[in-house]
Amino acid sequence: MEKSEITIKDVAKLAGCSPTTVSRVINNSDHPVSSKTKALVKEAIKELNFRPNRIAQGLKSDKSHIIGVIVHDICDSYFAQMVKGIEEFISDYDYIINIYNTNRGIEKELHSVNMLKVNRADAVVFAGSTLLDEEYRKIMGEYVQNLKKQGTVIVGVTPHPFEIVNIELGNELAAQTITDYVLNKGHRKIAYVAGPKILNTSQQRSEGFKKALKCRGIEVDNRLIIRSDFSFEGGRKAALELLDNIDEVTAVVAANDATALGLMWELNNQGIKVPQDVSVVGVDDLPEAKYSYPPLTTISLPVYKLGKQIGEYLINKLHGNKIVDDPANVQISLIERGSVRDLL
Amino acid sequence: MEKSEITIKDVAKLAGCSPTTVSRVINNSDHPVSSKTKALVKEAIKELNFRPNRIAQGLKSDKSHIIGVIVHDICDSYFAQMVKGIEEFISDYDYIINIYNTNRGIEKELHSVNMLKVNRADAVVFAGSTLLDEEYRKIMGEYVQNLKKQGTVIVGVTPHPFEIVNIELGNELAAQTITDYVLNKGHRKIAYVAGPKILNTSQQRSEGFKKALKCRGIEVDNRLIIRSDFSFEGGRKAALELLDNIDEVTAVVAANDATALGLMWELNNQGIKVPQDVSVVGVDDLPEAKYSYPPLTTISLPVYKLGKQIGEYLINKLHGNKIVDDPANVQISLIERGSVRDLL
DNA sequence: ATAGTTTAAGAAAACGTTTTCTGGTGTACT
DNA sequence: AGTACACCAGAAAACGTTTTCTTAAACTAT
Repeated sequence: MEKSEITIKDVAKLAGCSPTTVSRVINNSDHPVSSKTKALVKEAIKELNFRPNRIAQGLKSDKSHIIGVIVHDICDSYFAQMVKGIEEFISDYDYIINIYNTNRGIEKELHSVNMLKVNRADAVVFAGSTLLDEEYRKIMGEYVQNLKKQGTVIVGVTPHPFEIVNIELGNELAAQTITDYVLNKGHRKIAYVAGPKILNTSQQRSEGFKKALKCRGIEVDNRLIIRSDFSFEGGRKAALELLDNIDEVTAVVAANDATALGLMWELNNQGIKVPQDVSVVGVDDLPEAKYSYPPLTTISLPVYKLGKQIGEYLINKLHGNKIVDDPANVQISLIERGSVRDLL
Repeated sequence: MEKSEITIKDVAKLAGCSPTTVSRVINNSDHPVSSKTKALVKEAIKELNFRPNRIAQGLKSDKSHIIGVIVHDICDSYFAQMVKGIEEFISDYDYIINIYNTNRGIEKELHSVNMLKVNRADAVVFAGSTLLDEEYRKIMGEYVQNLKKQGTVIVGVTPHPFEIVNIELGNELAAQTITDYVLNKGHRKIAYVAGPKILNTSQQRSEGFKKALKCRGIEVDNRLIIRSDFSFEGGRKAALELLDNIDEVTAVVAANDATALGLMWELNNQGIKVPQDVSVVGVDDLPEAKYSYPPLTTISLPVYKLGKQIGEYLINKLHGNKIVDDPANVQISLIERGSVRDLL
């Protein structure tokens, strides 16, 4: 009883025709099939509740209908939203999502790409990828070339050293914009809590912060730049480190919302009022951001929408549509809430 | 140049042996291969950087190495953590995770199961599933039977009407435990903010709340039960609804943390202090829960760990290990923070 | 009526593996 | 010397599809 799957042959037998014909009906190929047999076949398919075996189909076509998505951490709502967006779009076209949670581990990233190759993924999205390690770059670059040669469609969300279609999420612009906003409110002594050094995203945001200051001719005070790790806990620790210089600082720009939230929590815990004593902003617009005390002023990177766009792009490419625009860069927007004091 | 993938034949040619032998080396089959040829083959594999085509392998073995996970919303950290746990475990065994985001939509759930069948998933995890709809149950039941017949390993996290291995997450117990805790602090007039009617989880938690009261001989006051939807926004609305009766209530049990967080936010917004004026508790122990004001007292359902357990169970089953325990029910624990006032 | 075209259908090869079957060589035991 | 058996290796079939190639019948146009 183990092996009793219904195949195209069973359908053929029931419909009184050849497997060839059944296949033609299934894929409504341009090879003509009389409407009578077509009806018979459809009847038989329904009768037997037959579904073609994707694996067998894949072997012939060398297509798996798998779209791989590599993320740092699926629990991070940034990635979760993106994955959701992609999944919702591509599932309408009967593709399936295969996610890899790397925890920013280089080992795991390499393993993921390997798996994607072995499983003949039709497309791969590098939603989050650790790029600044030299050796990693080299190996990964080869792997990616390999995938490309195989015909895999590839998209990256943050800039990559390898040549793939890339979506600029506007990380630098985001940080610059939020910093500019703080400057516009009259703040001049501004601290910055950076993300981990190894991430590209992190570097870009740091750049954005510095750029904003430089545009105003304000020089960057390295004492006020704290290295952190994009996490809530990291934000708390950063707040403690900041305590020494807190009197001279009127605002803190955090590299992301998680950090900003941790920062605010600890400041509050230390009896320092936000925004009365010090203003705090972040970048990301996490779902939690609007529920903090005070609600966090931040930058929205609409990643869910971006996910949908990526999905659309992939489907177009995979269906062989010739005229396909690269996915548009997503528009960021400032979300003004209550964590910044107006000094003017 | 399109089709230039390296196959087992290329390896055979380079190693000077037959594809058969190469296959035997790859799968280190029990059929003996001389150590000399074995070495040659391994050499050739490395040389050509060959990886066997999973699709072709799958066709023979009728195994896809795909583990499907059906979730309501991947952005919900409950599901994200579970998926993460599963992924981390199974990826060590070269299985891949295929997620379906249903948004609690029946259509999408059915579609997901169909896709899982078509793609010959080796295992399916019903992490979240909409169960209380009659018609749905019937159709889904058939689909599930179908999958089982196909040899798919199936696990469900909340109770299902179909016969599958099931993990009891202790929803009822969780709600009962947290309610009991509140009672132990001397509270007697306790409101409850329930989840959506259609979800099993929701029903179970409501049961737990009522049970706790009944055990003390306290009768349930239906005016103090508010139907909500498991969301932060829902919690806010519930707070507003509660405003009329707020004076007679000393504590509110929310069916989940998201609701509790929303509740606290709005109460705070209305000038009602937690826990001084009213105590609030939730269930889930979301990452955010420890960062709210005040930090939320809640019940931890260790879903990440559960994910790992599920992964382990699946791997055991898929590897054909005979003596496999059903995945153990996960132990809940009370997380005591600062959102409950001690009335004694 | 004949050649050409359209319509329809199936047989067989192919996709890249694994597995079964067959066979050949050497070693050990009567 | 002959039989048994372990060891090693390859040819060929199989998995469930799609695609190419072939054939046949039925029209159409001369």
